[in-house]
Amino acid sequence: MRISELARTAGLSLPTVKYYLRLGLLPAGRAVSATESRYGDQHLRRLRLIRALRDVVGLPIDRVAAVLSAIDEPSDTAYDTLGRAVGALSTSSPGQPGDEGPAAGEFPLARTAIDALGWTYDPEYPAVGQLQAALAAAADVGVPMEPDRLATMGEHVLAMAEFDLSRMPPEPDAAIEYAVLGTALHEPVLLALRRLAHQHLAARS
Amino acid sequence: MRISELARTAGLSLPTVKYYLRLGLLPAGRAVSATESRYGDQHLRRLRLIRALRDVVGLPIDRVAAVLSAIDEPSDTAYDTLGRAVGALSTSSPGQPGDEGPAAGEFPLARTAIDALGWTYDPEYPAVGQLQAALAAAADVGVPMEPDRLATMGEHVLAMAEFDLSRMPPEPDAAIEYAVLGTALHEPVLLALRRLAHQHLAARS
DNA sequence: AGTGGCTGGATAGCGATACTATCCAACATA
DNA sequence: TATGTTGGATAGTATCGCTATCCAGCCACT
Repeated sequence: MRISELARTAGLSLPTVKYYLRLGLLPAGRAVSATESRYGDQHLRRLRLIRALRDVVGLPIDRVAAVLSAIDEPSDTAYDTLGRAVGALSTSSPGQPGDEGPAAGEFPLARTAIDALGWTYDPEYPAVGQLQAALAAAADVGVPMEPDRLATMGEHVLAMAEFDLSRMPPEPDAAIEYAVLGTALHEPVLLALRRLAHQHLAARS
Repeated sequence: MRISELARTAGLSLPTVKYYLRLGLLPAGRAVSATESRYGDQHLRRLRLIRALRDVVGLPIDRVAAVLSAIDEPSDTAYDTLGRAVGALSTSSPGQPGDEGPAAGEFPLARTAIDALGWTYDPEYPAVGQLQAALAAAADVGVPMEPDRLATMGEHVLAMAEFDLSRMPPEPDAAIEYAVLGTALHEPVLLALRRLAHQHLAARS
């Protein structure tokens, strides 16, 4: 498959595919001469992944690149790889001018919430910062997360997470990719379902 | 409160506040002379809301404007207002060149999923399109939503939605705002909790 | 009455993001 | 040999979300 066919099949313009190649999001094809390379199914899948992360999950290109490189080059430990990859998904950390915050203990709302749920509090994890920001914003604007609402949400989220974990493939490499893609691509599903559930309940009342 | 104090209190630059005024996101202050207006708490709250919708929920400015105007100018029926406001939150519908799709029956995956859950299928509702896109993307990329995963998610999401509904204020006006803000601002909380739950479970295994 | 600073209003510019367009010489294919 | 595509490079474009500048009016203070 030549590059123009790849682009056409993926529904992208040829310059766009070249752009992704240039950025390293898409690995180069198998060079067949100085002016021709061949691309395969893996490239097509890669393009679909890129577009899904961009269009459906809403990640900016550089975040997509970080996710892909985390998947491609596993770290020493699986835990570390996963942290790196999921960290790259963080949607809300442009960060203050300073640095990415090793300013631990700066997440009082998140800490309180996590303690109330009896979960593990680790300020290094980006989701803690996200939780803090989300809780603060909700409270600021007049729709705070009351303890019982938080408890309800926590209970159901934990149940869903247990399901996810039970489905994780046993092989470490596959598990990483599964975890990252599942984290990212099931989020829009979850949000859409929540809105539909609201709609469903509102309509029948 | 003058505009410069408003900007300082809200943590925004003065040109930014002027920009929001210009776009109509922030209502004009009470004019006190040709060159001075006064702003109150409502303006401060509005600015916080704008920033929360932008920074935490991640909406582009024009979507923020649509949400605010839906809240500000209720339609004839509350149902309609709510639909308009929540529709404005849709994160993934730049739409094809054609039009916004009255192409009903175009959401097979969503339809199957909603039928399996026994919920109400209404293709007019934007969340249906989102669900379709999300399911298609997940399947495309190799992490499909299997029926039992969908059933699990649906069950828990429905339980959370029931809690939300039980907490809705009785007065119609307040209910609209509550519903819109709750929909928007609790989403980031939900996502952060999901990631934390994964983290919590992964850490203890 | 004079001076400095802030105001509403308008317009222009800027930096980042995500492409898109153009050009080129080296080939491939017919 | 004619036509077309390729990899590679560079420059241009559109949009977004501000940001900067300018202006004349006006207020508060001296």
